[in-house]
Amino acid sequence: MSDSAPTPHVVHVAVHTPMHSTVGGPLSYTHPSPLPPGTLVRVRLGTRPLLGVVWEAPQDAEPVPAHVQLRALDAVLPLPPLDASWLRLVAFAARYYQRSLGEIAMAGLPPALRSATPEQLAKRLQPPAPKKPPRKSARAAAAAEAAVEPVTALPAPPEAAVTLSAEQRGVVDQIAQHPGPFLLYGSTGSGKTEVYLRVVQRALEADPQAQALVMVPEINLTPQLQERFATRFAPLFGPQSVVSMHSGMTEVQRLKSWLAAHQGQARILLGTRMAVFASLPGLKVIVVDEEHDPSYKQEEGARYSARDLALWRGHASGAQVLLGSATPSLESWHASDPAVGRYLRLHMPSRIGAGALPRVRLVDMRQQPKRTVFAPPLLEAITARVQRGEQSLVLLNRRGFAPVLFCTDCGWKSDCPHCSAHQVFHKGDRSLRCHHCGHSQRVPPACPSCGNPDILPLGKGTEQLEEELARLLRNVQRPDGQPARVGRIDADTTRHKGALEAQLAQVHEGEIDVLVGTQMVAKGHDFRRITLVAAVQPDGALFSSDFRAPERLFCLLMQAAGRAGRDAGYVSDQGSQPEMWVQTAEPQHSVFTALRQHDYPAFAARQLQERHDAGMPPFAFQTLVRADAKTQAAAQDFLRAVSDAARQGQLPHLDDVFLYPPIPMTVQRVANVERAQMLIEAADRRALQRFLHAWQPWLHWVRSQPQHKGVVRWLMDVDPLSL
DNA sequence: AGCACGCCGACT
DNA sequence: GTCGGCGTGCTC
Repeated sequence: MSDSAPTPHVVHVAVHTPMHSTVGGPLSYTHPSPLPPGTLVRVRLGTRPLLGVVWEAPQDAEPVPAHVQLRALDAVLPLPPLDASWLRLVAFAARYYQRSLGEIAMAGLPPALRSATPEQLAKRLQPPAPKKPPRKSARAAAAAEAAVEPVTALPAPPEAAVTLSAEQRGVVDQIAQHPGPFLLYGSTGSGKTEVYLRVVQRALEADPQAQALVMVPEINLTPQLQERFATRFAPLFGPQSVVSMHSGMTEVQRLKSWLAAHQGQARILLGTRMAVFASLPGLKVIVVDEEHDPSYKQEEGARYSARDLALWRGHASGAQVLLGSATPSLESWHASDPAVGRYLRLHMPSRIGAGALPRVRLVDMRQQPKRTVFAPPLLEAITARVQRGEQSLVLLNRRGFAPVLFCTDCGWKSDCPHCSAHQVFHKGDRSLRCHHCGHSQRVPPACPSCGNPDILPLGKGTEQLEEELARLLRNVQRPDGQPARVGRIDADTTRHKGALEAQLAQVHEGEIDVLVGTQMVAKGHDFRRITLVAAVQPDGALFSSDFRAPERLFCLLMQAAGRAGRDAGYVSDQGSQPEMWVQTAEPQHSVFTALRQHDYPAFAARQLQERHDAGMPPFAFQTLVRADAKTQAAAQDFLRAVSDAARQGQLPHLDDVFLYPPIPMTVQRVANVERAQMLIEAADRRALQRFLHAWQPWLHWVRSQPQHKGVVRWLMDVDPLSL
């Protein structure tokens, strides 16, 4: 500070710095006047400009080192400050997931705020409301809608077009009478969305300031939902009342949605997991659709669970939380067990207008010749459907043509030079691609090791399945005399913007008879004319070391089964029964026996019993500590050193947690970095949290020791979804 | 995490 | 002769 102005105020600012750095906490800046917590500001850190959020002075903060000269804030953004409940949410999430405040805060703010100038922001804001603070005034908010472009102009829906079934009405009534949280357990096609709409509508009509947050797991699911919510609510609450938020939107669109929510103009926010951190001052209802979906867990950067945070946020801000699923996570199923009673379980068993659940047919692959891809009865069933003009869906969770190329002479395999993983063979562009680091090269004409020109694909991916099916069905004709058409949808065919929509439209128009796809197809859309779904190689999940693999497989198969025969009218016209086919060498496995009965509760009960007996989640709580280093030894040495530090440092709750020894990660090396991890487990969540909190400084300390120079970074994954 | 500063190999 | 590789160290 060069001038002799009165002593400026010190403000604490959360900026995007990582926990493991020496600047992990809020940083101190000066400003001529005090600023309330939640104020958005721009600061400089070193040479670069950053967006920051003013925070209260942290109680346990180490004082700023004496040699640091405080700098002044660059700018204060002309926006209402984030409210106390948002600040509490961010503080909780940062503490719980062991991340810096700024990292979590930035996950909830639109990136465009970083670069928008005050003038640009002012333009995007509502016209100045001279009399009252804008957020207090519904009139001003309404007037401001003119400043935002309309999303879609929609005709009013026919009044009372939708009547609730008795089942739906019962559920809606229960939600009206209880505080929640709720687990809405309803099979595919039971009309859960209509329940969401009613619950949201009731809350918004009861209070003109009320807002609702509706979350879906995947970007591709938001347009459908946006359409449905906008059609219903634009006539009731205005054309700008429904906005979306997900990573597929442009920065400007996201900024618009965020501002509309922050200022209370948007009444309903639809979005993916990032939306859980949106600023919603009037939040009264949170819906988490498909709550079991692993996409709610962010798996890099700030590793938070949007579903779990939704529950915390609802509790902390007095908003009702409604989780919905046809195959709930075992965590939620357990929490809604009447004997546990943390959530209220609501059941909707009927499939409204969706026809019967498909018949499940298991093919025992032990009875088939080795290397059989399509068992003859399955192929016959698909053929018959093509000939009747019906569609089939074939699921395989492996992209590419083959997971690896292999030399029959010397045993060479197409390993990635930077990772401990195979490069996948993509026949379409004749490339070998590493799905971990992205390294890509052309397929060599002969074995790079011995020169043998016979290098063979090993195993099958979606690309090969598509090719083989086309060959197997080449003489099969549709009712119109055209040859059978086979198509494929996976991450490779949908890389370009709009490609997924275009391909889905093709399927809907009946241009494709047999669709091959990864699980992205099993989620997404309704396919009205699909009467057969087949999982051709699901067994991998049964032998996985990941204890959640059977749960995920069951969900996927149930979801896929729900795709078959949703259009009851279509199915009955043709007189063909929808079927779900599963090819497996373990037909007696409980995953499949439960699937056959469409019996989620039986499957869940059995899994929960196993988890209970083995002391696994939801009966235990876990955290992974991961270290990345130049060598595997350095990564493991670091993890051993921090374990020793925990034991010698007499950390609180040391006796309540179990520290497993470090092990290499399944994919040990990615992009030339070696990775190791260590599992921490405890029967009590609070004990684990307190332990981790006390441990954190020790990880910093060990990392700073010269013998651990080789460690590139360490991180924690609280409540990991895969081990 | 960025980003600068700093000290050693193949290009206009 | 410079462009640029990424190793160390600092940022309120």
